[in-house]
Amino acid sequence: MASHCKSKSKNQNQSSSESFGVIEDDKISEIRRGPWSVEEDSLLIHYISVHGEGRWNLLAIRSGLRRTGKSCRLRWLNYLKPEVKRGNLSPQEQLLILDLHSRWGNRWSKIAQQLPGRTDNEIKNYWRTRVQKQAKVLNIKTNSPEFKDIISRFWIPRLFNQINECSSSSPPPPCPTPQLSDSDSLPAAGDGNRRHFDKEQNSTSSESMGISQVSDPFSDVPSWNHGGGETAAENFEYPIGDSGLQLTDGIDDDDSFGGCLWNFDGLWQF
DNA sequence: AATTACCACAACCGCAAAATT
DNA sequence: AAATTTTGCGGTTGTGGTAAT
Repeated sequence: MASHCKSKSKNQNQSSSESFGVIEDDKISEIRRGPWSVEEDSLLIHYISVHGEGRWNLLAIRSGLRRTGKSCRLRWLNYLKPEVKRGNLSPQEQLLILDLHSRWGNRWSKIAQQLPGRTDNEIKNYWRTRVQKQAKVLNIKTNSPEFKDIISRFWIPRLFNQINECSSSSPPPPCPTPQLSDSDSLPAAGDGNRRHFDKEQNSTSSESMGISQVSDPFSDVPSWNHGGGETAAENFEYPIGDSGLQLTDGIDDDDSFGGCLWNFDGLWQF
């Protein structure tokens, strides 16, 4: 399981360098930080298999792990938990992220709830490394109307094409559809759940791009579905039909964003 | 072959809400 | 009801891998 961590091979079993957390032998009881070792993973998995999740601080103490409860919780939820999917995000999942982010902003955990097996951390990383990177290249803000327009004009159709190519070659198995309840609409402004939420939402978009004159800005965007739908796409199907996306089902569009910012209708015309 | 720059992602941090005492 | 502890969230950072030079 831990071997999935592509970048941890050097650190995973290190005992001599221990550049994180444990400093010296006589301070062996200090809190460890940094990458988790295989032994730590095993310890955590075993403890949870016996005692279950929760009471993370207690878990941290009783399990023998020299980690904080927070660290244990994060390791379990983002990596060790059996339901956690690994691998690249499928086009369907990317579409869903793009759409849900347009509705909910940086509410990663909320978005993650709609992508079974995906964690808020993973989605957040996707947004930062992929989406925000493109915005940076284009020198516009991700929350600007210009960028959203570019997404809907270029990026989303591209994902649709990928989905179509995959489904034409091998039809996807039946999968759950994201269930969005009435309570999924954004809470009223000032709701405590939206703590840092508005940081990125004040779109100024002082930079104006001539959208109509823009050539495909994502021509250099790689296909991130390296697995060809062999990972998440197998278990998750974005609701697609002749009528286009159906994500609005059950969603109260009367949220603080004024509803979905991207008009998915007519995407097939592209 | 060595060095540098960039990328992706795991993990940490601070803060606030929720739960418990 | 107040204080304390636990949990959860979003932002940020650190690190290893890899492509480019």
